[in-house]
Amino acid sequence: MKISTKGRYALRLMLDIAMNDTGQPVPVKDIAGRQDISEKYLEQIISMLNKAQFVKSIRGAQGGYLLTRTPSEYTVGMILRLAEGSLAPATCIEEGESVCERSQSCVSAMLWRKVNDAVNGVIDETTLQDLIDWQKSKV
Amino acid sequence: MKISTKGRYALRLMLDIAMNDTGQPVPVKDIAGRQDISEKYLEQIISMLNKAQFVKSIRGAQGGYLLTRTPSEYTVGMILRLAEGSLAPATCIEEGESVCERSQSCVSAMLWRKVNDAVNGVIDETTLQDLIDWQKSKV
DNA sequence: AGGAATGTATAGTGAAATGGTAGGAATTAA
DNA sequence: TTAATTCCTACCATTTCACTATACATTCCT
Repeated sequence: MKISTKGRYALRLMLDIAMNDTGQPVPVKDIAGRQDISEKYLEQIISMLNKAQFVKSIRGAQGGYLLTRTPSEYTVGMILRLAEGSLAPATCIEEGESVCERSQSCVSAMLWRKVNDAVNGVIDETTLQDLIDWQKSKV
Repeated sequence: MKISTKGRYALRLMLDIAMNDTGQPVPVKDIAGRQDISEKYLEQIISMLNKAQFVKSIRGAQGGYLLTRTPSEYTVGMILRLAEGSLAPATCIEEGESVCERSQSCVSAMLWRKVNDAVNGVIDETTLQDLIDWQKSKV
């Protein structure tokens, strides 16, 4: 039931860019330094966020990345699902999946749906801006 | 974020024994047949449940397994945690783990705690008996 | 007594996912 | 032109997953 580093790093990455936004592009190197994550690995993760247009890139010297939207427009769920794929606890309740023919009457599936709803309730209601606010109220 | 077959099978197994309880021990073979799961793999899983005394075994011919308690005394959380270990979405919020020194002020950790609470809210409040009741009201 | 039906224990295995590293080409500001 | 940066692809070691296999121990039934 773990969220992998890919998802967790993607979230920290987005949060880092959001909190270090000065209008100038934020280079991966800086993020890697602050977050203590391998630069090369972060490159792969941010390239995914770039392709999904969650960030935009500025190439060349003095380049880096910027968010494409305001922090309140990203839910945590959007970011995690992009990095991790579906977060459903079992494949049988995933959209489009109907491998299990007894899915409708299956009480296990009922349980997984409840778990899924509970998780979504948190991650789809929490935005990057919320994380920023939490952070600020902590210091 | 998936729950592995080990956890899912453990749950189906317990539910199967509970629903096929006639007072006589239920053999693994029967469960494997009904649930369409490899007998050998189920053996490994049930042996874990046996060691934890969630079931008791009767050896030899006419042997099998029986629950040690009534279905309402098992929460889904107990079973899943035994099979899967911790269900926390990140290791940094697990009991006893404090690898991450900034854990207290870390907003990611705050988020993982909320997700964790949401999941626990479901699995620790649902018992085997609830699953049986759901099943019965479905047919 | 003997054999079939069961549980017990441990080791092996192929495929996939995880969590990275490495190298270098392309682009651009200074 | 050079240094800083993104972009792209390949590679790799380790772990986890989901079983399979093998051998053995125990007990019931006839």
